[in-house]
Amino acid sequence: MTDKPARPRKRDGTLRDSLIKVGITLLREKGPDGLSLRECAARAGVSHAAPTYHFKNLKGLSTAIAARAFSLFAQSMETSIADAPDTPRARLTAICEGYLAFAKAHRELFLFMFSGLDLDGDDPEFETASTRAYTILSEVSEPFVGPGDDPEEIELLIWSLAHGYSHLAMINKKRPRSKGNDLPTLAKILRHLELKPSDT
Amino acid sequence: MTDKPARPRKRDGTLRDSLIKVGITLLREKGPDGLSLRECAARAGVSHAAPTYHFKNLKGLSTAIAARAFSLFAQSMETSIADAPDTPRARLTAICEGYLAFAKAHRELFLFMFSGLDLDGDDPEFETASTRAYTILSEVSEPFVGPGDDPEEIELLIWSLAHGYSHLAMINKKRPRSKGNDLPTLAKILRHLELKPSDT
DNA sequence: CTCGTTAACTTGACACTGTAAAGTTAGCAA
DNA sequence: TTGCTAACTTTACAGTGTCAAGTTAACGAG
Repeated sequence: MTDKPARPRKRDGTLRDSLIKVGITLLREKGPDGLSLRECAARAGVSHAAPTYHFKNLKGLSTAIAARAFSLFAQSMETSIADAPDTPRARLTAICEGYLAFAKAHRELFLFMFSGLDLDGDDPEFETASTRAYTILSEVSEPFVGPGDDPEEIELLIWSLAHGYSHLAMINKKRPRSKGNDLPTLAKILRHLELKPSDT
Repeated sequence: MTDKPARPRKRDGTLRDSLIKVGITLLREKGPDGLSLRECAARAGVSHAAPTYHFKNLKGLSTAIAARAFSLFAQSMETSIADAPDTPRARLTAICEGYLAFAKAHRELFLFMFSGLDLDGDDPEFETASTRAYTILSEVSEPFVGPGDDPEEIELLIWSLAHGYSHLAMINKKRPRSKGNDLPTLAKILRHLELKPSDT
């Protein structure tokens, strides 16, 4: 998949992007250790060293993939918000659901971007994508910040809860859970939060 | 470090344990991708294939390390609880602090055990260690479960918050944060939880 | 139309990795 | 002493990241 010409690619300027896509599918297929410059190259139909021209490092490719992941991540939260009623509380649960939805839809990618392996934090694409995600969270939590409150406290509360729930859900593939025995939903858990305005 | 005899080791039955320890220091030194069967072997002073006798796989070694990590993790929460006043709320904040304390003290190990790379979930050591950790959480959150409540809902709320906060803290080594500008503390965030009994 | 330059690769090499198979050796029971 | 088995070692092979050097396509200048 994802090889458009089937003919030997000739400097059409799409290789970098193809490599990222191939890398993502590779990650999805073979897990966090399945990413490899050489196999990306092979699947993209180029020589084994071609990726190093575009990314220099495995770290470079990893960073590019993480950037793409953060972009999808932000996008997931944005569409969740767009579909929600325009009340603070509804928007709050919406981004949390968007957070979780992304994790479920792209488990390997989610684990990868939050795996703590060292990426090039100075990469501009990565920077803007992750900042975008954080900005969404910050805006949504803003109405819950009281007059004397530290905004970061509220942000971190919400972020921690959404992240913790999603991350734990992705890690525990175990635990049998026969039907009618599902994990408590994120929406239920969110109800325990004591937050300021219009809790509808 | 961690090589006791300096003489060539001769079937003294301690190799397996040494390899786990070396593996952990390797993880700490070189990050999540720094773990390698061959370097573990080299540092333990044995041939490169010796580890596969004890662990069979890299996955086997990884599982053994994760098991050790979960054991330390449970231990951290247990000592935190032991030092806390015997009220439900105090015990609650205690395990959360224990959770975070472990993450801070063993960042690489913490990220490793929650990295989502596939381990041998059927390994008995791993099973008991992780179950032990979960049991602690379950017991501490039990007093907050009301008569009609789902216990798992409360457990998951607390677990998510503690995990999310700790995990995010380990991942964001960035963000400048000059002094007086620290992240809100976990204790502050925990105050926003609306939970049943004696909130002292 | 040719020339030179440069971006976008390819080729080749090296050290390192996991893993499997076969060989060796230490210690112990009979 | 013999024989058996646990705990290794040796050898081998395919796959990996990374570097250095070679090649080729495209394109603007002359």
